[in-house]
Amino acid sequence: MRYSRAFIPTLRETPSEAQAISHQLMLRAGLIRPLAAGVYSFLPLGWRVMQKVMRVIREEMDAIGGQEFHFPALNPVEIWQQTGRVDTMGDVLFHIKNREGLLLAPTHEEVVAFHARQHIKSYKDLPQIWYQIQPKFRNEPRPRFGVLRGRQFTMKDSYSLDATWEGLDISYEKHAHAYRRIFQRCGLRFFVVGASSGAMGGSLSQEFMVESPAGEDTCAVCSQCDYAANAEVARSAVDPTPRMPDSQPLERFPTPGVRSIDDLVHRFALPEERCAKALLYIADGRPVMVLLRGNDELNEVKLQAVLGAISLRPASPEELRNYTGASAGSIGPVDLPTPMLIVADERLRDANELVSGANSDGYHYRHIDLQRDCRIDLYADVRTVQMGEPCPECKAPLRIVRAIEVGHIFKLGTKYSEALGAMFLDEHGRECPIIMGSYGIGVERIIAAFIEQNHDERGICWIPTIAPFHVHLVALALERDEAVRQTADTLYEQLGQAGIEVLYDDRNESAGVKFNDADLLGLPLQLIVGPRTVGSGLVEVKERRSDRRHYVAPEQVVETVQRLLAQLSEAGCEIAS
RNA sequence: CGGGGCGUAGCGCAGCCUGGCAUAGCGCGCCUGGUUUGGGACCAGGAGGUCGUGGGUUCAAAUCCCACCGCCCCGACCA
Repeated sequence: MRYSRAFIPTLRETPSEAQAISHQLMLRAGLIRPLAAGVYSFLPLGWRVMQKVMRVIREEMDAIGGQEFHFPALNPVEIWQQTGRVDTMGDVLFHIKNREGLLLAPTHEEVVAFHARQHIKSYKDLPQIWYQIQPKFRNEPRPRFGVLRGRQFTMKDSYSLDATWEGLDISYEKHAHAYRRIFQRCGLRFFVVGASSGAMGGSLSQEFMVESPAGEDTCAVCSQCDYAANAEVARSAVDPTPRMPDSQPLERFPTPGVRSIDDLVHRFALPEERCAKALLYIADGRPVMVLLRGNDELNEVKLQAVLGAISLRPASPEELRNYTGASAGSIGPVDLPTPMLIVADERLRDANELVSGANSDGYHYRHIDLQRDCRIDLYADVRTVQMGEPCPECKAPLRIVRAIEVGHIFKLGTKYSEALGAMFLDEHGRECPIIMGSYGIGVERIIAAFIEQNHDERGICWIPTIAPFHVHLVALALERDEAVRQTADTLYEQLGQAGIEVLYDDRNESAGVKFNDADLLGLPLQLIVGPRTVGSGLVEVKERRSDRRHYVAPEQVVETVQRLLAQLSEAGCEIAS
């Protein structure tokens, strides 16, 4: 491609709306342009990257026996009602206004189950892996960070259909393997975490995460072993609260003005680990008290999972007063005026000699014994893991990092097949629901995550696998130096014939402009042809990432470029693994 | 949805507080001509704007007021 004919609108300045580095660079390098909030056009350069990434995905999906489909984005509302997701997904679903009964699909479990119901009749038809790469529509309340969270985005979604749970395990493992290869080949440094299945339902799910400050997920990652988990499910080996040999008699004492555990600790010289913080939540309309140690933080996702609640929110100040008779800071598990479920964090299991609110403003109890003085309905891990806490596997300190979710794999089970009646006959002639898994990759997120991890102050640093072109041919002063023009034209021709994708900067621009654009676009190799080098019978090959430069005769360029691209491709895999 | 901010040329911004000085400026980019050319050149000339939209106040509105729309940020939410 000749740059002079190409539509590559680079920006010298960073657009003010862009916060994340990847967003800034995708705009500046002319990969994308915004069209509306959370909606982006891919320009030719960006679309080339998309296609390269999709090619990798197709190759790996095909390698595990996946068959590519193309499902419509327009879906009948009916099938979504049958699985209940019109309600559970709520506002996230885009509904069509001027045509009753259609919506824009945010994912395709329903459609897959629908077609499976039509044609999968026997265990002999199974297993199947169906996939597609297609736009998805989600009415995100707040799109963010460019293509990292958009209202329309491209997803590779695949669905496994199996006759047995063992079969599901195999399909799931195949996907885990394919995903590892995909992200590796795309040059991502990633880790895999156990995750919450959320409203998708199902038994097991794992997320493929790329560590980045632009990430919207928080993960606990072990600094030594390979333990990693989404904060929604992460554990740590923190000390439990030891039970004292004797429980002193329960004692109510005045604590005027105390609003927090810190107040208690400082004004009454109490050890933090003996303070029990009580929180009041409303789960599906009913009050639940949560007891945590000291300044431990509640993890609402964990609590919701433990309770199996559809909705969960903190109680309002009025509710707090109505249910406990006190305001925040003075509530506790002892002497609750309203009977309610009490959930205590595992860390407080059977503890005694605790201090907690007395459900009366300005008063607390001390010497609380959870076995003697109140009824704990449930002990569960509901706390948020903090930076530096010991790993549950190896006790090394955990790091808490932000991460971008680039892939998510779910063992769904029979939720969707049962709802839509996708049944088959097993070898005993029994009718059984198809066992499903679903597996997603955010294609744009791969690109954004890659840029987050592979850039410097000058621009992007692509690897050959997903670079929009392989080589940036920079010809300097070609308008007035015929030797340069001829050398560059010839090299462009030869490289093209060798199957190497070249972006040929044949513009009549100054050297500085060309170099800066080349570094911004970040193609893996730059081939610099200028009067200086051509005069001495050489051309310069520059590796973008390392800035390493090689000077070779024009006849050796094709071979040199091929060798360096191969090296860089391998290096890309090493970076990733 | 709650809180905050912004909307002036393709991009980045100033002007608004305290209305008139105004034919709405500046830098970058763009067009023409010339000089330049190994890290974002220089000179000269030029094009480009319903100041987000609608309403109101006023002799007079980019500027003050109201409503709406759009965008960004923090939070809530996020299969």
